[in-house]
Amino acid sequence: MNHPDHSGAADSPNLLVILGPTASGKTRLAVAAARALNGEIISADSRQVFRRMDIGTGKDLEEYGEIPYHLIDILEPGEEFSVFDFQRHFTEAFNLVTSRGRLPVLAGGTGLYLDSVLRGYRMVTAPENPELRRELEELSLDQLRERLLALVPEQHNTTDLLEKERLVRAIEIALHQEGRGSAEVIDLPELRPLVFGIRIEREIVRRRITERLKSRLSGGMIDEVRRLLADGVPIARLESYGLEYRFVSRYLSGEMNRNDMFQKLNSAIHDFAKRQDSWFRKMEKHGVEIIWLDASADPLEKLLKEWRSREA
RNA sequence: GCCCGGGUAGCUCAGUCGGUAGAGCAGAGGAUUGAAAAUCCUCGUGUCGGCGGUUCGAUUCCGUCCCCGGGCA
Repeated sequence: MNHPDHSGAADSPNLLVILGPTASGKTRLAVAAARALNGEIISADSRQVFRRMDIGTGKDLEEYGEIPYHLIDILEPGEEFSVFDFQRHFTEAFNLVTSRGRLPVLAGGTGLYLDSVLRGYRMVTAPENPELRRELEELSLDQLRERLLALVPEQHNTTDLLEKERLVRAIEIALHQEGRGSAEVIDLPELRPLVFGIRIEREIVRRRITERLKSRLSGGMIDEVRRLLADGVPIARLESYGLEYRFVSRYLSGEMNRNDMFQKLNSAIHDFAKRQDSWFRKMEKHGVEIIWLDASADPLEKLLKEWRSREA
């Protein structure tokens, strides 16, 4: 087999992206595509970065076989990770894979992460500033809001204004950005992405989510959460990982019974799938071209055909 | 067969002392730039079981029929 070298070629794509809602078969498709195109997978999933969070995040590591993957199992549960870290890690992985003459395959369902790379968010490094934090500690929510809005008049992150911790961090970043030039912006590689989205009927996703949840619950997911708690991951942290980790830990703490946990978690995942679709539509509205593949009609075949037609 | 309950939104039910109705859940859409599977916002017309009657007006009162519970024979 004669594998093409993906590092060069002036205008053929240098990044294959596969996105889709949860339970749409992203991993399977990404692995098959990577195998066919001499690729390595870079995950865009905000929770699969954590070790020992396997069942709840649906890592399915056994599906990868010999295909190398990146950005999975890189942190301990409870460690900090954000879009900023994602961009950095993505850039590193992209450069590494490319330098090996292989094709980076970005696959995942975290809309913010995908968007940050595909639309090139400019993110500045901003270390913690203990002095500033001490000062801000004294202020009320309203005062913090006022302070942030003065720094960033067209507040981009509308979800940052409700919590003290987020407000403080946002002010820290804004001040830091003000102080320095653009020298510390993450240097995203030059991307020529070809983006595929898996399209699947909502009702079918819902059914698949429910089935999958049942088998995860009986397949050790509850023990997985129990172990994380026993390892000292704070319950507030599990709460922030959402869905499986949130609802199962509430169940374990006696806050809800098993049936409520199942029902509520199930619909929360259904809702999540919907929000993922919102992200993808938004990306399209903002100019990201997505080629949609019908999940039930051999998506790999169409993907490869499209890919090869654009290779120089 | 008789006696009691019920029959209202996809589901569970509330309500209208007669002026055509509203919650929860489910569902849909949106926002989203340092925790993002997080966080936040918006969206409720349905022969009120069928048919008659009373009434200016019935989902509401009356009659009758049908269906679902439960009880008695």
